[in-house]
Amino acid sequence: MSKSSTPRRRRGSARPTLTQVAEAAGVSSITVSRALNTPERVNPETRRHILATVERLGYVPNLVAGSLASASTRFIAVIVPSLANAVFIEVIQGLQETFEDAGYQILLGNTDYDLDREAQLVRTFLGWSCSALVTAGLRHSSACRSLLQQWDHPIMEMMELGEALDLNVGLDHTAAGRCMTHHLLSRGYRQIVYVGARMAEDYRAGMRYAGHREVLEDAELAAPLLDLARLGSLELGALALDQVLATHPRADAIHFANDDLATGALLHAQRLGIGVPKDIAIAGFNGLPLGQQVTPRLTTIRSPRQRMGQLAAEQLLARLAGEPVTLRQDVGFTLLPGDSS
Amino acid sequence: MSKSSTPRRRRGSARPTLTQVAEAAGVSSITVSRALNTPERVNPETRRHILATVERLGYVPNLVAGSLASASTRFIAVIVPSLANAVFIEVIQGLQETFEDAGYQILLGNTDYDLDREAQLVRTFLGWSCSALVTAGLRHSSACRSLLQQWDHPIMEMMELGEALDLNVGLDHTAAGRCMTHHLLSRGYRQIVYVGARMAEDYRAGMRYAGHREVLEDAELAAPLLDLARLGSLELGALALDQVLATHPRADAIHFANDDLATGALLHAQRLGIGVPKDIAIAGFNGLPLGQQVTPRLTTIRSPRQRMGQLAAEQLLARLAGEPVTLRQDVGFTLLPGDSS
DNA sequence: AAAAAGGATGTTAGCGCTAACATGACAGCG
DNA sequence: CGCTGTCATGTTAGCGCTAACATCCTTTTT
Repeated sequence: MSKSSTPRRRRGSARPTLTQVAEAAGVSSITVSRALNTPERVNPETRRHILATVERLGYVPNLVAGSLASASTRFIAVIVPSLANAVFIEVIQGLQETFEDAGYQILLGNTDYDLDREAQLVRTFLGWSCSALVTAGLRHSSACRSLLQQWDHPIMEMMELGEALDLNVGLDHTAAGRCMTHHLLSRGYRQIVYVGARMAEDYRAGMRYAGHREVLEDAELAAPLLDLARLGSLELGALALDQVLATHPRADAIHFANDDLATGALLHAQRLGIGVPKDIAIAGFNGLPLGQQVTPRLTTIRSPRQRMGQLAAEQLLARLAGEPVTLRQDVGFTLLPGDSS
Repeated sequence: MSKSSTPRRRRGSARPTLTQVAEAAGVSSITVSRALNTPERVNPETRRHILATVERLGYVPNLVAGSLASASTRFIAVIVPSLANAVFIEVIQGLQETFEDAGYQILLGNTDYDLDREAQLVRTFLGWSCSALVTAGLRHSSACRSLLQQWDHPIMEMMELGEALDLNVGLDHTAAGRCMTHHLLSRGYRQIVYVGARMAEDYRAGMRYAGHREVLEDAELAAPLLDLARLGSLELGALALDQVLATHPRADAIHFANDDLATGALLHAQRLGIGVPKDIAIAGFNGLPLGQQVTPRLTTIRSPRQRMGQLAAEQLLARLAGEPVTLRQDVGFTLLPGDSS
């Protein structure tokens, strides 16, 4: 009949809690909390004693509990469309370095170029009360967009420039496309095929194509397009070269959507004994180290990827610190004329 | 004099809570919780009504609170030494795919080959009550080791095989080193230089060197070593070739610690007009696509990286589901004899 | 010497959710 | 017709921590 003999216990983990540390140290729990989080607000002697007790008990703070109480997780959500692309890896590296030094933890999400998946990831990340969110690109599903609009934390949209929700760091892909095609025209090429991969999803490649086409139309030239159904890679670049040779025998240049494809084609041309740029010129985009090591050196456009990640992180940290920030930042690009064009 | 007129409010965020959804739907909060987490335990009609209310209010569950209450986060901590190396990226991809499908979120940590940083990351990740932890390698600082030993969740140590704390998926790097050097000997090379990068930290490259040296010592040959001070890359491989040619003019083969270095050297040889393998043979390790696209095709050893990540994730999921698992799993490796040796 | 200011520590009340137990309604059954 | 079982829902009590306010004591100021 006893009601309260066993007062309903939860399965507490074996790990010591703040309160236990406080008891062992003979202080109140808030003092332990302060000793760990704002040490300057605790008497040095008390602090030493508390830290020794923490050490002795092997106390590891429960960050979940702390986050709930303080309504803040030092998480930064980072959403990218792919991990298979070196570009995003370098951006992540730039973000990670800067954020880790500032004591933030990155939550990585991969959409695989699917906007619904992005919305799903955003939901999850909002649920974790992230301090800020970084995402690649300005295009989102409407569900995703409305979630983000209601959110009251900094948002950074990266890679491209335009109408952003909040902060924006990137470059002008249409201009990059124009730039490369101007270059190819100046070298005398006239039959230029543009080759992309999954361009409906990798729409930034599509923007570069738009710039490319614009320039060719101004010159009253055709702008044939080959859009491959798989994700860009070296192997796919080789395949693309075969396909272009078969379908556009008179092509004198190929403008690839990225360096992976371009380098794949270049190496394949080497295997086939096709002269680059004598028989056909090849150009890429990104400025990956690989393209600069092959012979002939790849003509490409360098995008400051790691810098973009760093800058994004710095802007967000400034915003989180309440400092004023530039909303839109153009990181630009550089034409790297190689020997493949 | 009124004490309770303003009963001490916390800054609640504007977002609706479970309780508010429950009130709006006219049920208790636990019913809303169940409708979202274990829908089959709620009457279909009630559930529909609750989900509509959730939608209407734009409710996003606070996962931090849920995790505190349930003492579980569905986080998987993943610790790698570097993001600059394609190998770890592929492993992460393998992990991510499998875990994301199972509803887990990856917490990524980068040690930059620093064991103290690893220990620090482990502390943080334990603080987040991760469901499991994955780390690259079997070597840890003693602080890290003791933290992990006390931890009562699954731990996966990847990449190499040996005395593990818990689960272990990887391959035998010493054997891989032996395998490649056997191959080079069988092709007739006798003056083989081994080239690694930061081998004190990338000690798995050191293990491959150990296997390499073992084989050469059995054949009563010298095993000269060049250990570069920077992280492996294509550029560094080119530099390494120069250095080997200068310091070991009689070398007839170079056994590189990885494909990046090897391919960099191979492409550089091409620029210098040095014949591969006529003047000098080149071998790598990893089996990256790049090495298979260059001419001559790179002789290398393929490690099943993505598979390793997948397998690690599968083993951990099985363990988390309480199923029995194999503690140590050898994923093996395959010699890919190319035309560079 | 009283008032004001500041430093160190404590008390209290949650943060938003879920585990564990409790309740009530109804079906099946000998 | 009471017993047991099952389903749907509710009540209660935290999870482990920190924000906000309170207290006490020491210094500084005038």
